[in-house]
Amino acid sequence: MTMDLSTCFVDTSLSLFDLNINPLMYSDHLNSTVNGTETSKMTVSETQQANVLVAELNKMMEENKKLNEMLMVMHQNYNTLQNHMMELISHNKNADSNNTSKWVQTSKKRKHENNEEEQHVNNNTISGGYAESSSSEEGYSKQKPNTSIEESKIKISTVYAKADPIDNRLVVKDGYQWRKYGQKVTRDNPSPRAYFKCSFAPTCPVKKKVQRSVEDQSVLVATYEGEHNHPHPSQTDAILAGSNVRGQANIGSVPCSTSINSSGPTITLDLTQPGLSHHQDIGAHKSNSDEITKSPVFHQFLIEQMASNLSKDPTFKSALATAISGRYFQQSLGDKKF
DNA sequence: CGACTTTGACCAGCGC
DNA sequence: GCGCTGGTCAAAGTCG
Repeated sequence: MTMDLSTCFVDTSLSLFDLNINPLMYSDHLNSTVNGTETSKMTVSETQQANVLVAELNKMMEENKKLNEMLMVMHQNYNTLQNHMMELISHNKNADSNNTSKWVQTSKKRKHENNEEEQHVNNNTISGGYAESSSSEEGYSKQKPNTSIEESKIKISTVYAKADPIDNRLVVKDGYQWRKYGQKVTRDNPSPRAYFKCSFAPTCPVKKKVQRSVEDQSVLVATYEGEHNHPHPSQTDAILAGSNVRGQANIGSVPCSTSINSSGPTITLDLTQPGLSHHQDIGAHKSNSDEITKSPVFHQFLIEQMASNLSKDPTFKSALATAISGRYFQQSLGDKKF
């Protein structure tokens, strides 16, 4: 997939022109009003008022300049974040293509198991402490072999996780809740194999086997069987938490948060959310994130968030008020001329 | 007291 | 049919 940065670019520039203010014209007009022929007709108090207005204009210009700088910083942060996301996606893409060759056939049939172990050893390399392979096994069922199409499509995936060799617990933290229902010492591995069932949902059919690697005791091999029929626990938490959190917004499925800090307002794409981070479905999410950033909803969201943050900024409010009053002042002066 | 873990017993598939 | 093995069950134990 390709992430077209240009399509994600949101023009946040806020020039004086956008505010319907022409500072030069406005300034010239004021200068001519103060210094020109009309000066002789002005009273002292009017001159003072004009000076105050000029000072306010300068202040407004400075604030507009600051606003532009803030928007520049925001835009830079946005681009930096996008580049970072691109790097992560391309990295995962490479890892994904490597893992494609790691999809293995597993079976409870013992005659196939040796092959499975060999494939694991030969094909899977542990990088970064975490790797995964998976497959949809055909004809997998101990009790009723080749009798059910559904059973034949049970998804098998293998996850490798780094673990402390001293730590005897066969625990692979994946966010789900597991209940251990058995432990066995297998023939070809001195380390015991632990059997887990997903306990988050009573009807969830997913099982997990965890065993230390024969070659490297510091590596835990977790084999998942089946697919969860419920959302990820952390995802459920996020749903329960809702979008009432101040300073955060969740329009549709766009995982974003916004904030204003000393360096200016920033918009944060929360890539840590499970929906976007789970590497197992990274392929789907890559296209999702692409669609999200290209979607009009996303652009609308960004615009709304920027507007929201700017409206919360008292500096911006005062600048806007000054600009509007200046506009009216300019218009009224023009009306007097004609 | 409920949830979870431990562990020995049991079951079923496979090879001989 | 028998033994071996992996997978599952369930009672007992443990923990918060």
